[in-house]
Amino acid sequence: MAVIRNIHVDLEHTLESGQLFRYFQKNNWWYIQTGDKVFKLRSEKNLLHYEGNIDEQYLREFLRLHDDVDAMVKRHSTDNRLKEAFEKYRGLRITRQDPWECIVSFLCSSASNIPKIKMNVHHMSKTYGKEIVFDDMTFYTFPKLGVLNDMAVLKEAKTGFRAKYIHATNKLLTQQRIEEIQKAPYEQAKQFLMECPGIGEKVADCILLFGFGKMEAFPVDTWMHKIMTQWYIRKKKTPPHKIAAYARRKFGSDAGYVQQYLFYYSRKHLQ
DNA sequence: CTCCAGGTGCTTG
DNA sequence: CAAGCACATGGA
Repeated sequence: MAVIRNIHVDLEHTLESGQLFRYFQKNNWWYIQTGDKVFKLRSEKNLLHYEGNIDEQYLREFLRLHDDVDAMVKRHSTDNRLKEAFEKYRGLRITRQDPWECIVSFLCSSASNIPKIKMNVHHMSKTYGKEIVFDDMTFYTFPKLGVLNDMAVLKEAKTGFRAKYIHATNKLLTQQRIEEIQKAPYEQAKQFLMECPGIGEKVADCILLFGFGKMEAFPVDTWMHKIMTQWYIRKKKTPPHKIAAYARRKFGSDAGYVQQYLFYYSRKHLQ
């Protein structure tokens, strides 16, 4: 077992805030999977314990420990409601996940819910993934790009009308294209992603934020729409892309974090 | 049984 | 442009 010192992370807020879908809690540990990684984390005071097929550098990138969240909170200290969300969920981190798993996960997300998305990605992993035994439990890696090419299996995973999107995106994308998206600036990366069927503006923003580390992404779903039209924009019928554009102007490269804290706050406190 | 869920794509005014 | 609707499916 290994440890990172002098860092405060709230794993519950981080994992339960709808960023990723393969994790569970057991014996005071949070078990997490993304791509072909399997590891467990435990946070106590300012220590972060970890174990699995990762090293410290990977974990620092996964939890984006290089981001100065305290400085970001200070930048918005005059925004009382935002300040409340930041304080309430201190320690919530944006995660940096496997891009392809992130793409498929959020392709599954449209008009769905978190428990069901979990079920979808678990099923795909169990069908196609490589087995890994860790702590006497069996885990499965996420199927690599190109593998999800059987409509029948995608249907079995209960992805419903999203099956055709996963199938087509799996066929369209290449590893090279994924690297191009990584290198491209936010706007162009978003355009590239939206060439894939099933990836609209909201899903693209989730993928850019959690899979590619583009921090100005600001996904606007029903919950974000609710809180943004309640707190910042009067007009209830403002379309999602206008809310997202407003937020990127207002929050800049903090937009991604602001979104995640507001999303979590909205789900916990708004109707 | 009806309604909704981290939307998207397509068709109409 | 904006508005309406189908799309699968599990859970409340």
